[in-house]
Amino acid sequence: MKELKQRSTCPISTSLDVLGDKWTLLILRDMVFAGKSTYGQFLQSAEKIATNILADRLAILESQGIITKAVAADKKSKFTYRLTEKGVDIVPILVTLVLWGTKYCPTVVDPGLLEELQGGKDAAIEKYQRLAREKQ
Amino acid sequence: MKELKQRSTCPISTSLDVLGDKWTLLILRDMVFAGKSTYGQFLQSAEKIATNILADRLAILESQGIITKAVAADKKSKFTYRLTEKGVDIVPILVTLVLWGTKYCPTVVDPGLLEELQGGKDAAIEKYQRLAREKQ
DNA sequence: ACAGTTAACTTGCAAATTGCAAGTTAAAAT
DNA sequence: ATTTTAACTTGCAATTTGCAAGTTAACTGT
Repeated sequence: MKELKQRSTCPISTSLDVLGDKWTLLILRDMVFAGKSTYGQFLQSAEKIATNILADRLAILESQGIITKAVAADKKSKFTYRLTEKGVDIVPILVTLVLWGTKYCPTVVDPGLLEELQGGKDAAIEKYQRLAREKQ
Repeated sequence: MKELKQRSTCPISTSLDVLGDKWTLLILRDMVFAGKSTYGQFLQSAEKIATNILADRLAILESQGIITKAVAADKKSKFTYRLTEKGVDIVPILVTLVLWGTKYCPTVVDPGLLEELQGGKDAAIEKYQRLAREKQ
């Protein structure tokens, strides 16, 4: 029941009310580009998110209808997080951030993603959106 | 001389090291869509950014080469902030955020921007990029 | 020339958020 | 029956944010 306050009616401001921090989009990145889906997998990423922050952000993302939480197929004590359609529609934001980051900052892009981006931005967006939908 | 620490070599993470907060992209929004360019104009926006936060973010944006600061044409005590090419390349991120926000959240879009978006995402991006470049 | 105003910050401090380490709980594996 | 795995929760110090007030320099009007 995490509810956020809306600072204004501006769509950019309202988007940032949910996504505007250093961690939320990294969790979604892990889901979209690395196919991650569990709490433990998110903890393993290079940026080393703290456990309390991760739990907090997952709860917000779920309450905002961006991801769903379900018991995993193999274990009852394990949960699987997946993107909703609202979450799949964040893929364009992620791809746009990749393009800006690679153009202006010293970064290392995953070879697979780099190859996808050769085929153009829109093609890459569609590919990762389709991939995320298939995992539903 | 604000220097940020880079959490990883991932382009999304590195982009968020600079842009990942609730205020930075709102300042850029004001420059791109409202044509704002001064400290006083940024303070007037609906979200009511605090003066110290605004000064801090402007300094970071300048040190990161996203905006430039110059004495205004009319007054010596007034400064004009403008986008660099690195800043102009943030327009796609802003437009993508507008599209997601309008699709999934209760927001009100500026009529002018809405009209531009009718012509397609890419056309809107190009228009606002051109507009920002012209102000140089 | 002087007094008030405008513009851009800066400072101090309380409140909120983040980050780290350790602890808890339940289910699964050994 | 004991250990391990997975997902959190808790406590607390450190950092960041938000608010109000203060400062500085340049302009504006009289």
